[in-house]
Amino acid sequence: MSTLADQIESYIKQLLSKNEGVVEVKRGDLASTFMCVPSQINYVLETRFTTQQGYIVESRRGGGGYIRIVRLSLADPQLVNLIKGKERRISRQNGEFLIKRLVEEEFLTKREGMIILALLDNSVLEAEHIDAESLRGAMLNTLLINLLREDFI
Amino acid sequence: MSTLADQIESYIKQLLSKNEGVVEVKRGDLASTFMCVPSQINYVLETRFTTQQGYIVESRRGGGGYIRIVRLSLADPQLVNLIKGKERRISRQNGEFLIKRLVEEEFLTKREGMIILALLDNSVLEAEHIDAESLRGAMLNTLLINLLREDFI
DNA sequence: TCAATATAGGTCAAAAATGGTCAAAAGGTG
DNA sequence: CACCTTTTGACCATTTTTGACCTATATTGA
Repeated sequence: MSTLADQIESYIKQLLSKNEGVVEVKRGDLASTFMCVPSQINYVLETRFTTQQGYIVESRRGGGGYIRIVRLSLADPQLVNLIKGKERRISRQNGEFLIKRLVEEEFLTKREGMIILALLDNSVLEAEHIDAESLRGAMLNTLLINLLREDFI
Repeated sequence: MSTLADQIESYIKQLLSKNEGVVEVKRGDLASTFMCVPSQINYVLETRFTTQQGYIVESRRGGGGYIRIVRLSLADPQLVNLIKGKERRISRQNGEFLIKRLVEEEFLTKREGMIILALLDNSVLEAEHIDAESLRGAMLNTLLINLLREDFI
């Protein structure tokens, strides 16, 4: 029950785990492995390995070309800023990306992630004349500050 | 006599029983099974699987799309009553009481409680032009309903 | 050296695969 | 008949898959 894109995504994430967060592949090889067109690989990278999701993708064309995918470490204090962007505002999708990532990195349990998403994702946030993105940004900001406190259990 | 809608309803409920309260189907497949138009499925979901009736329905479009129906667990009358009794609008203090209570009753861990409070107590909620109490009430409502999901880990 | 060729990866838009919405038509019921 | 529920279908939105065409880099051989 998962699309090809999902399979490729988890394959890459598996490789990342095995290789301390850095993976270098040939687009063509990967496409062959999954018996798909090469541009499918780009689709996966564009939808699942964006900066907002905490990854850096670099590549080179020509002979000896490659695609390198780097998972930013959460220890890298830049990550949260990267995901949040310079803005204080945060879209629903980016909020979701951030929480999912924190779960993947085991900063939050799956349950905690679900709880946070339930609170943030509320369509009520979208309703009325409130600036949902600012609110979400502020809430996540407070949450992160709290989570990072030494004494936060 | 039972309408087509009734038959689809009981079919889904049967699946839910067989699958511990979670079912994922393709709308098109289900429609084929019952030889009806796909929108008939939506009709059934809208009239028989609402939150009020104890279900959550999630879906995704596009390739690999699906409809997921999750049954809420009404097994715990204490939690159910808490939800029923909850006010629509919730003050900051009452929100705090509610969360503390849920922690004491062990519906939530202490950490989960702290996370929720960090999100709810945020002074941003009190910003102008926002009906903080309604927002808090709505957020808590969504949270509590999610706590009832049978697939809530 | 340098042009030709081979070997990569990139872009973009169309097609395919799903599900959603809404209103009209059809069917029941008091 | 008046009213409510169910059934249908035309049209819309989202996500994934595919392919034709484009660009960049390395290698080769005059």
